[in-house]
Amino acid sequence: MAGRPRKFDLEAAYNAATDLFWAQGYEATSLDQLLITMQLSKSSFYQTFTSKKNLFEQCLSRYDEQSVTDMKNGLAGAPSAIDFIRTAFSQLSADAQNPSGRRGCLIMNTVVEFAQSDIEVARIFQRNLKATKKIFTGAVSLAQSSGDISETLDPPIVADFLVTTIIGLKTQAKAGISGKTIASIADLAVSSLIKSA
Amino acid sequence: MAGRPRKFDLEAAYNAATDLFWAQGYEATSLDQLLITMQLSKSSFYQTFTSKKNLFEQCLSRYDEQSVTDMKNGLAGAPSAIDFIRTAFSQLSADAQNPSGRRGCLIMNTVVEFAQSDIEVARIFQRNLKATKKIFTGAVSLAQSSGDISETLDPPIVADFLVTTIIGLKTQAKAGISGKTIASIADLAVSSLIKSA
DNA sequence: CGAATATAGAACTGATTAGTCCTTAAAGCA
DNA sequence: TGCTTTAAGGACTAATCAGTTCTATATTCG
Repeated sequence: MAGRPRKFDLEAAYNAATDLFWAQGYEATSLDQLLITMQLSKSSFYQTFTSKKNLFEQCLSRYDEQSVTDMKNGLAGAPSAIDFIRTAFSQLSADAQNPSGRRGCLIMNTVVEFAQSDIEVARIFQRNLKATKKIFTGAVSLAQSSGDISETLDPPIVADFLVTTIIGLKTQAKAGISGKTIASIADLAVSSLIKSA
Repeated sequence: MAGRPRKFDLEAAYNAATDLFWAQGYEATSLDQLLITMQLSKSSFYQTFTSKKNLFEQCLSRYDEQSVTDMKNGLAGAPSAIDFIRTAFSQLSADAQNPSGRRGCLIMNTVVEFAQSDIEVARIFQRNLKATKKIFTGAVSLAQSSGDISETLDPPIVADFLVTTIIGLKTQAKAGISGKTIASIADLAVSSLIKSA
């Protein structure tokens, strides 16, 4: 049946491609650059991934799934819901200190790059945004149960607000705003929701 | 001395180019598209603007100056500082309802497109961000004087926080989030700072 | 008139783009 | 041994890109 097995690591190839797209965007990443960092010949590339566009969409989907999984695990493994929220923000502050942390979010970057021109991209973004907000909504509800966030606030709205702040901070991190400034903004955003600072 | 005067409207040409860059980004905007929407021959284009890159940088600077001026006027003409802040957010909500309002901010888009690769772009963004935050810092101070925002909060931090929220909302608007959702997020963000809702 | 500048348009360059095709060799399984 | 698949590499296409050069015409001021 089967012929010669694939020699390269598919996972590693996807990760290398994702890193490149993440750092540079879709259009700014040339096929040649991809072949070099993925360590693939043109033949292998097209046989495996069909096209640059197709590879990109798969990278986007993988990134989407990975980030949602990471967040779920982060919430599940946190000491408390409010701790999960705080950690998410302090991670942003830490990320801003090194170049790879200033790449922003791949999906967010893609939305900005393709704006209204690509419906599929908008769809993926909406899906990721929805999943992210769902996780944060759950975290907010939990934090309300344990008395950390006022019961009078509506969890989905608070979740939307938190995600909005995260997006705003990630964008500013791309332009080189300091981790310290990010931390102080995050503190204000979180403390405004907290019962008894 | 002087020869034949310029036939086309320089201002209109800049505006047309800015609109195109704004909607599509720098790389995605081809010279041919620029010539068509600016209604210029290739000769006139290069004689006047030197290069695509140079035109773009001038568009960015003009946009920067214009947006800062608009904000200053907005604050000066507002009934009160808190009113200025509220209006800024309700404008975001209104913008999200039509396509041209979903283009985001040209400078923000450019930062995301060029990430770490272009120092000049990062410089312009930092300058615009600084000017914007300065205006909002002034507005927050005024709002504290008139008793709308708690005196215990630090104006520059609150300004940073407000700008962060605006950036986050503009990004989501690009992906098609509803004006209604934007309004509810904005309400929460502003009301969290307000004395006695 | 003449210098100076602007316009339009066509032809062209050189580089880069994504993607195809083909040949030769390697590696698995039946 | 055959069949199948992968791999590497080179040659090639067709399109697009920004930018240059040239000619011819138009318009202003001195």
